Amino acid sequence: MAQAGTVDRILDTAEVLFAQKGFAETSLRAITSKAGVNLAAVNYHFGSKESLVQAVFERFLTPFCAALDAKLDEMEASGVADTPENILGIMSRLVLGSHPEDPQRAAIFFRLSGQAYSQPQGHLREYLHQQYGAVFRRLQDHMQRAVPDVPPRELFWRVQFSLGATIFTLSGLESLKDISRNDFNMDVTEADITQRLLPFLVGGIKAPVPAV
Amino acid sequence: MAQAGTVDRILDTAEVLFAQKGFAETSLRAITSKAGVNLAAVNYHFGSKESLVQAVFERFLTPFCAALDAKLDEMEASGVADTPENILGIMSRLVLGSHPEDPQRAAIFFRLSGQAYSQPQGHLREYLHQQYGAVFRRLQDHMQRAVPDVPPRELFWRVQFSLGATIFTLSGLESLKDISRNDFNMDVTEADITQRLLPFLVGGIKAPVPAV
DNA sequence: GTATGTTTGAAACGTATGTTTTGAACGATG
DNA sequence: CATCGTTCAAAACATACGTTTCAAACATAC
Repeated sequence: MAQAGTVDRILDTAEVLFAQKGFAETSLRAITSKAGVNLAAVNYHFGSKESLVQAVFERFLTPFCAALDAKLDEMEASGVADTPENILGIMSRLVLGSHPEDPQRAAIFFRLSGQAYSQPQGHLREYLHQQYGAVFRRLQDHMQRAVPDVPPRELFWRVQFSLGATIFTLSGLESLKDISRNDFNMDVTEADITQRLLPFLVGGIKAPVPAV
Repeated sequence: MAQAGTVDRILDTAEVLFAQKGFAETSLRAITSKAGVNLAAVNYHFGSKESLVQAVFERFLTPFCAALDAKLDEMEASGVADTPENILGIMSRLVLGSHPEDPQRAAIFFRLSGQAYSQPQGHLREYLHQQYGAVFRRLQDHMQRAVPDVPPRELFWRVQFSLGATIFTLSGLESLKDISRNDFNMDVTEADITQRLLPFLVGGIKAPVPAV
């Protein structure tokens, strides 16, 4: 990343700043000055700030979803049974291991996702769902086979709940780290959290469906 | 709310707009013009925009936490057993029933909470934790008594996960409603979600703790 | 009724933002 | 070498923002 092209320098910097401060709170000047490029470069290469936001997400999610697709192929080919543990394990290993050279990258990923999801008017959320909905549905299908007793529409919501617990927790990890350090004298890492998260999610997804 | 004082008109309007569009994306001019008050009124009555944000949260959370405290008193007095179902039930009834005259109010509550939590630098998050941490700890103590087999530090995270699943889902309910309508031809309400959410959270909180 | 403290109204201030413009520098192509 | 499309740099542009100012309106107490 030392002397990458202007476009990549912008994306690298924007990614970090967006995750740190949010979209609206990050000015193009902050990005370009930190990236060492001219202010006009953003509008020249991306057209607008909003397009830059989308570009940041695409650069993140496209390889991630491709890797997830590959892992699911692999899983189907190897004939491993669909269980919540397996499916969620694939996801967590993918997130935590996708950039081993840069452990902070996973944190950025979640903070960005949290930003996108909490973005109120939600145009980014819809864009992501439309762009990457296929992988999401595939994941959901596998999960359905893992817990056939849970009705599909019930499972849809449980997957959403899982997404929420994950993104929400890991996107606000900085504050939570402090709290847990104060209240429990306990230092935690992303890997610790996911290790604790998995049983929670499995328990929730497998929970008995209450009679209507 | 027809002819309330300036302060309340500002709070009412800011609350809705903050929930709809976020803090940074909502200008004081948007608030004051929609509220029918002068632009300077915000700085006059609240000092700054940031103080207005805090005031909006205080008006929301102070009565809510007081009500929650009262419900917990009531629960302790009546000698009802501490179970995850009971504790979460109290919370959900409190949220959904706190403003029966205005059902949208619960949605606003969650969207605001989501905004506060996903606020990157998290100064609001810390403020809320510091301001209302006591009630939170009390809730956590009850939950601990409900699931004594879960170690406290493990439970801390499970409560966070639960918070995440709840706030995340209900704060982005608009988009999710559309998706669920398209994919499942299913209309949902806040009450539907909480009804589905409770078993999920209970399952997660009661999940077996994996051996280290 | 006058005086005092509080609230409102309209306008302006200073600043930061996203975007556009204009030309120069560069690199490949003919 | 000239030319053309691409990239970069500096400056300016227009606008929107939070905040401040100051006088008018208002209410309240003496």
